[in-house]
Parts: sequence; structure tokens; C-alpha cells
Amino acid sequence: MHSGVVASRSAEPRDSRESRNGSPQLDAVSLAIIEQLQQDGRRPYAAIGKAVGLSEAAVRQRVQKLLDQGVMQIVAVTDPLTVGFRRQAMVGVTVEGDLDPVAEALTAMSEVEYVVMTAGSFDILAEIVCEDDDHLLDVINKRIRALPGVRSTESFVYLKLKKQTYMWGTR
Amino acid sequence: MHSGVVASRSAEPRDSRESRNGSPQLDAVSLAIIEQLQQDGRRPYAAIGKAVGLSEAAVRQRVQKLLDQGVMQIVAVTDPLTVGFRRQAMVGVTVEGDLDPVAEALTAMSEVEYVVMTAGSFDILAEIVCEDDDHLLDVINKRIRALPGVRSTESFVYLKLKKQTYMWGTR
DNA sequence: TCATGTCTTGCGGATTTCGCAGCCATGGGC
DNA sequence: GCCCATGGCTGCGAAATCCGCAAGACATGA
Repeated sequence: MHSGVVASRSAEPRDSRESRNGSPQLDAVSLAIIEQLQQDGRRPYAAIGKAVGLSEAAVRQRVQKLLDQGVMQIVAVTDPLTVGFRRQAMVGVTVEGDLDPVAEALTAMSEVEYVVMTAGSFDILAEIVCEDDDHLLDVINKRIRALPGVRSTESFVYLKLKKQTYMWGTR
Repeated sequence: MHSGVVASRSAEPRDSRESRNGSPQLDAVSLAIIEQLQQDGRRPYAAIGKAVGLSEAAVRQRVQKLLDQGVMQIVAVTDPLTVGFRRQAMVGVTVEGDLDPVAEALTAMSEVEYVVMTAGSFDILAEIVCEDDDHLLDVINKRIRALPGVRSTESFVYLKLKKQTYMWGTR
């Protein structure tokens, strides 16, 4: 239906509301589908359909829509440390003025894997994946701290990843 | 024929060593496969094989092994905020004594999605996904701060997720 | 040199994916 | 109330993919 977020604006009232960032509200069936794919991203549509009570084609359409809308992505995830990226760090950033330009600049950096705005003694948290110490130092010291608006940063170098899950739906 | 591209032959002894955490060292082909699956976790094996210079069956076996070894997982990822989990936070924990028991306890909590040991003013960073404020407060105040060895915690409530990528292999 | 384990390849059969109608329910316009 | 447009679901072939198996090739180690 809303083929695009913008396409059919007249058809607004449909599902109660949208969250402020524009993501559509999900019904129980879509949540169940996501839950299935969180357990195994390659699970066949037919199996998912059996689990959630839908036909194979219907599941396929829903999954495609969820992917198109950017609500979910199906990807391989690893511990970067096991794949040759020897240095990772979480960087807490404090900003003066508008957060958005800083967040955008961080988002644009390929070494930055994760950016989130927070409430607390940091305004932004950014996770960084690098090849080695030199690379990490360069990103933090030269690139991030040089951004206009950045007041200060604090780094937490990763020593060991203990847990990494995406199964919150299944508890 | 394809095997010439990379191959395990004239090069060094294949999986020379293991990284200290026990994960096997990956060769260039496996990295290329992972990279493909980071772009699309459902990409067919044949397409991956064409991209990395391997047969379909070879890719299939490698992927299966990578999954079995826990080196990678293929899953659906979302922004929890769009899927009904209204409160997320990163919690920095400082510990006295051994880190491991605390890290293990955090790992065992279903609300904790991500646990990493760090160097810096926090010993452990943990990401928490909750349904609402009460739930979040309960986890942080009652469960985490009650763990033996936890000296103090600091919380960063998520306001907006700006970036979430798993494509570091492709830059 | 020979045995061994690992990796690779090629091939059918079973399964899954894909695209295409057709059907039903909902909601807007008149 | 009626009609039409729209979105979503189902069912069905055709094409592509996945899966298991057996045989061949190569490096390693005795």
C-alpha cells in the first residue's frame, strides 16, 4: 500500500500512527516474521509462513517491503576482531550546539559502524572499527576531534567482545 | 580453475594459527564470502561463488562451516525503537576485581544485547533493550548495580539511532 | 613414496524462489 | 446505498536454488 513513504500521502490514517522518524508501525504478523528471521536470516519463506500463519507469497511480499522500507536488513554479522580488524573502540562525544551536523559527519565515516544520540554525559556514542592502532588514532584524533562542534571525546578501546545478539524478539 | 584465484596452495600454510580467543584465522576467500553476505544475507551461493571465484558447493560448505564455528551469523537486524522497544541504553560499568564474572552475568541477561570489555574509564560496556522506562530502571538499578563486583554504572539513554552498518568489509 | 585429511568439483533430485493472475475486504467519492 | 480504486492474500506453474553424494586434486606428514 504505501509503496513509498511519501507516495500516497492521502492514505495517512491507516495504522494508528507512525513513529516520528517515519518508520511505519508494524503489526503482529510482521513482528513474527522479523522474529523468525532473527533466528535464521535464510529461513525459507514457506517455513516462515507456516510459523506465522501466512502463505509463502504473502511472507515474501512482507519481507520485501520491510527491506525496502529499511525497517530491517538481512546481513551477516561477525566479530570484527576475528576478521582482521584488530582495533575497535567506542567513542563518547560531547558537542556544543546542534548535534545533527556532528552525527552526520560521523555517519559519513566508513570506519564508524554505529552512531547513536544519547542522553547523559555524552551526546553521541560512535563505534569505530579499524585495522590497527595507527588507523584508530588517526580517526579519533585527526578526524573526529577536528569536527566543528566537537567539544571533547573519550575513547573506550575494545578488549573482548562477549556478547552480540539480535534476538530481542524471542525472549 | 577457479581455485587458482586464491587457493591454499603456494601460499602459506592455510590456517596458520588461531587468534587468542580460539576463532580460526580466515583466508581471503572466506573474507570475500563474508563480505558478500554482509551486503545481502540471502544472496544465492552461486552468485557468491561467481563473485569470489568458487563453485556453488564450495561456497555452501564454507558458509556452513563459518556458521557452525560461530564466526558469523546471518540474521535480520532492525532498529529496536521501530519494533516496539521504546527504551535503549548503553551502560558503562566499572568493576572491582575480576571482570569475567560481571561480564558473564550481563551476558546472561536477556535484555542485554551487547557486552564488551574495554580499556578506559569503564571496564565494561553493555547495551540494553527494554520495553519502557520501568523495565529499563529495573534492569539497571536492581539487576546490574546489584551484581557483586560492580562498583558503579553510568547510563546513556538512546535518543536516536543514526547509523547501524555491518559492511566494514566493503570499504 | 605413500597414506591421509582437506578442499574442490560436478551432478541429479528435492526444495525454494519468483512472477502472474484472481479474489476478497476496506475505504473514498458520489 | 452504490461503485470503483487500492492493498493484501492465495494458488499455481516455471525457473532457479539448495542439498547430499561421490570422485578427483593438492598439501602435509610419516
